Order: sequence, then C-alpha cells, then structure tokens
Amino acid sequence: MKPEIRHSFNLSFREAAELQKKLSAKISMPRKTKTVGTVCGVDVSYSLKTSLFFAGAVVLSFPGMEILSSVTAKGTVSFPYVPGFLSFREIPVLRKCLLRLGRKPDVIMVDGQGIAHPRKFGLASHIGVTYNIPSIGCAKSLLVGEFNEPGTKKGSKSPIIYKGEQVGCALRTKDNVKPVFISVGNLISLRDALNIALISAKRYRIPEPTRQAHMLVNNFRKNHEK
DNA sequence: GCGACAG
DNA sequence: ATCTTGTCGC
Repeated sequence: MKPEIRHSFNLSFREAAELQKKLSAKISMPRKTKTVGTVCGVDVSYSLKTSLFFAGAVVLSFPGMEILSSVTAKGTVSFPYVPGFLSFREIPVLRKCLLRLGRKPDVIMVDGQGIAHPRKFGLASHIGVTYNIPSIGCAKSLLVGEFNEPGTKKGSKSPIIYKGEQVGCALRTKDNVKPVFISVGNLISLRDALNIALISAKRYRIPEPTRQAHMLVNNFRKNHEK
C-alpha cells in the first residue's frame, strides 16, 4: 500500500498549518457506497527511554472482526507532540508500516481525529487523503468542539459542534462507559463512520480495529525493548 | 493574557 | 503516549 502523496515535513508550524488547510480541501465524499469487507486499525506506541516509536496496523474482516493480517514498523521520533499537529509526528512511522501492507483495506480506522480538528485535518484525514482511502477518526478524547453527553446506552450519540457546525459525534460504544469521538477522515459519510465504529465495538469501548492495533504495537514495542 | 489542548 | 496494583462497579 503506497501513499499517493509524499511528504517531507521539514515545515514550520505555520507552514504545517497551511498545508493542513490546503489538504483538507481534498477530503472528498464517496461516489458510491461500496460494501465494506475489511477495516484496518492503526496505532503508534512510544518508547519512554529512547526516541524510538513504533507503528502497527491490523486488518480485520467486517463485520466479523476476524484478524486477517498485521504489520509493524519502527521509527525515530522527529517531530514534537503539539495538539493539532499530531499527524506530522506519527505519519512517518505509519507510512513505513502501511507500506508493508499488501492490498488496500476498504477502510482505515485511526486513533485520533478526522475533521474534528482546528483546521479540519486531523491524523485520520491526513492518512485518508495521503493514501486516497476511506478513513475514520476514532479518538478517545476531544481536541476541539463541544458536545452534550449522549444517552447511557450503547449506540447513543450526540453531535460534536465546532464553530457552529457539526464535525463529528460522541458515540457510546458500550453501556455506561465514556463515549469515543467519531469524525469523518476521508471518503466516508459520518453516518457510515458511526455505523462501522459501532459495529466494530463488539465488547469494549475501543472498536476492535484500533484496539487490536494498539495491542499489537504495544507488544511489538515491549518485545523490542528486551 | 488565560485556558484548552488527539497521541 | 509512557510508568503501574489493587480496587470498585456492572
């Protein structure tokens, strides 16, 4: 799986912000609503001692959530963590990781925001546009916007409003548990993004794709640190 | 200026 | 994100 857009990322924050604004215009809607058969979850894990970090991607069947394949990669951190610029930090390792993926999955689920972002271009959107693939932002906490607490039952949701417009939804993926924050990454409707996230959440708050990717890359890192 | 702030 | 055990609640 090769990226359709190459990035060097030797940018100042101002330039990075401009790039985000420019690329957010390339986020598009799907022409057809094609059937989703595979969902790929991706995540990154950091080393506390060294400046190394790791990426993991797991492809699962949908809606069965059977693990079909997984890949990992190692890299060196070259960009600080700054809220709003997470993609410039994590995309380099994720790129190495995704290059090892055979065929493109139907959808990529990312641990972070899609358009629920200051410049409508969070990590999920960045990956989606870079690889020209449908992507979903599934974050554990909010970056921007406000929302009313959704109902307590699994499946309940409420809109995330930012600057007067809806940029996503707080989605309850499990009864009586903190919601996750879903937003469109690329080439997908919010409705489909919510459906996929909800169906992918079989038993835990975090939907299987990103949950499995998190476990995979965490084990990969710990294994590497021995 | 102050507070907020994905991972 | 990462370092960590038990503990409270469904």
